[in-house]
Amino acid sequence: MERQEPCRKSPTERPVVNGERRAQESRWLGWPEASERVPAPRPLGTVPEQKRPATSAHIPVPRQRKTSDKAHMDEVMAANVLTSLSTSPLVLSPPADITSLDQYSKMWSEGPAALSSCSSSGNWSWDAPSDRSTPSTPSPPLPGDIPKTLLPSAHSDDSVEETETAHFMFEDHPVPRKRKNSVKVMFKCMWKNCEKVLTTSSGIQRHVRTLHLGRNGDSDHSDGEEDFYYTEIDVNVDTLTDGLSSLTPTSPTSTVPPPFPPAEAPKSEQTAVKPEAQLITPLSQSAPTTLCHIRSDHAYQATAPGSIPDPPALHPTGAGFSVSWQPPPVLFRGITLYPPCMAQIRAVGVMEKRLQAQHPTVIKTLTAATLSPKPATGTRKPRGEAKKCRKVYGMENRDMWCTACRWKKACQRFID
DNA sequence: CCTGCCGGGAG
DNA sequence: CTCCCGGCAGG
Ligand SMILES: [Zn+2]
Repeated sequence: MERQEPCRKSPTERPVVNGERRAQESRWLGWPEASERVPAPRPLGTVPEQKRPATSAHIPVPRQRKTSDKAHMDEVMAANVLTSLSTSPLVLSPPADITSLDQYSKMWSEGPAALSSCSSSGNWSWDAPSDRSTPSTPSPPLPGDIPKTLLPSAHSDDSVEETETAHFMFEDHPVPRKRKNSVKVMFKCMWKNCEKVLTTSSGIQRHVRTLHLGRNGDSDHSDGEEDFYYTEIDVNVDTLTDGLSSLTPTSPTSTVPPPFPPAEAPKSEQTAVKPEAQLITPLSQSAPTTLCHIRSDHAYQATAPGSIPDPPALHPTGAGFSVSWQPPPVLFRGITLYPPCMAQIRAVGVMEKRLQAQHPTVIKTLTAATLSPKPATGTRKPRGEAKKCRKVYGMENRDMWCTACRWKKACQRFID
């Protein structure tokens, strides 16, 4: 936990930097040109475990354990994966292709955050201090069978059934399957305003495929994308009450997976994330969404926002999944936020600035009312309030600071 | 202690 | 220019 060490003494020498690791990062921040940064291999006396992510090399692609026997299978799967990825506008772990959000390169680590922020599937439950062992993982959901690879124990083989195994990933879906004699498994379409409920997965798949995805019906070939638009529900034969309950696993907010235009517009992924029927809070909703398109801070900063924390790389101890990182909460505008919310923080910051540019008064008042009731306190240097990048992101995320902050100049992101 | 950042300096 | 840091003022 201690990275601050007084082991820097030679200005001309290789700046050992106060133990702050900082090294190869910056790349993931999507720096346009400054690609030659990446100082030499710093001695680095302290590498507090979870420091830098190993960066780069991490592809946002399903980590397939490769324990399978048939290499061929893998190929097929891979192909399948790629296909569905490129086809599907799902923001879930986009194939490192984004333009302005290059920082997505590190998706794997910020996966959950990214998911909750940019994809409108709002699974904000992640921010909650709650510690439920969420399956959250940037790994892109895949058509039917893939899950087998991802599933913890993976039932050796259930290919006998239809592909509805797909729901693996969603919170708690043990895939009941008529165990209770009074419960019947149904499949409900989750498309925006569609409430279709069918009894078979194939049925619902066809429904989704034809009515929502605009694909040609007949071909029983499902590319798996449908799986994201329907869910299983246990219909209690006696009371037939729930349905909804099973749709809203954890958060009372959003339920719909990924809303977006049908088959069309394959490219403008998050560029087209329309607010639509999201029930998320104004902040969480607007922030990340906007964040996705907003460009740069300004002045010093030339980097595009859109990335989030990036806590520590793979925890040395943790398994392969990035579920655990529980960085220290940050204080923003007097509110305690938990890491995944950094997107919000940043977004808010950016937005504030934009606002300030257009409606100085508005934000002025807003800010004033919120945190700085009195601008002048008698002394010369008002000592700007409002936490700056350093405080907000913390030393370990120094690369997320605005450039000014990194240079120990007046922060350009969180102005007072 | 810690934070924000001015002023100065290196490449 | 870009990038960094000493060091100081204000908490
Ligand atoms: Zn800043």
